[in-house]
Amino acid sequence: MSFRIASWNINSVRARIGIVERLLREQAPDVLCLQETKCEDALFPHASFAAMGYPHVYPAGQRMHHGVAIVSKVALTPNNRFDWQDNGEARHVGVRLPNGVLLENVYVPAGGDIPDRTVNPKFGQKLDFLGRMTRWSEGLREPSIVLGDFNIAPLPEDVWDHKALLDVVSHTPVEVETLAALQSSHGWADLGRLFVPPPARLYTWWSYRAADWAASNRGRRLDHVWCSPEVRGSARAVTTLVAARGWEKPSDHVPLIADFDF
DNA sequence: ATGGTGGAGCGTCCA
Repeated sequence: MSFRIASWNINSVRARIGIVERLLREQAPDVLCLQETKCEDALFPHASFAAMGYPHVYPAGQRMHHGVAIVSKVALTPNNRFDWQDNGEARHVGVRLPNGVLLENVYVPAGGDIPDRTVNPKFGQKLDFLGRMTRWSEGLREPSIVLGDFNIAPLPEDVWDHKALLDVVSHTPVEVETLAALQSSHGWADLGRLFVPPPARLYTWWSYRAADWAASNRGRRLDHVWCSPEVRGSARAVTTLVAARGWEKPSDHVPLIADFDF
């Protein structure tokens, strides 16, 4: 058996329902985890997903900003909605898969522009979010997958220019250290890098502000799929669907697709 | 040099 889980920061699920349908048609994941849905739950386009064979929707949205959702071919068990931001923002939804594995869909805050919590509270919130995730992770006792937009590119090979981005939020040493503490708190396996180890470059995001994203290729690996030690042996492949950055009216993130043998 | 783009929804905020 093969179980396919996709993760995608969609930057408005309503504005981009067309390319969501394209992903479902072409990649046929069993489960799709979305971030930045940008709509409250009552406005989530359930009918579009049902028509594509995904009638099971577990949204955690809010008006205008942020928002996550899990959609699925088969029924899942709602499990939790953590507020790791501690301010009510919709940035997490968790379910239990049919095989019992927990799936946690996370949208880590971007953190603003200035990497200093004394002048930019959003940067502190980002680090504190990861701190709360770490305390959750330390107490976790069940096989789990945690994935989504982590808004941090941890490795030098996860950005187009390591030195140029050391002071840029998403690649600063304190963010990388904080993410490493989260990863080591439960022995999380970084599946993206399990299948595409350094020194290969690997990106999941390209800014809208480039004249030609493909030509300049100034990408960052902000999206991640991690699994707990019990699940690692079931992982078969992880794909970053780079071509989706060139689809019509694209998201600035591309889908991550993980295949498991369960 | 402090840009550049995009979505939500009508001010700017968020990314």
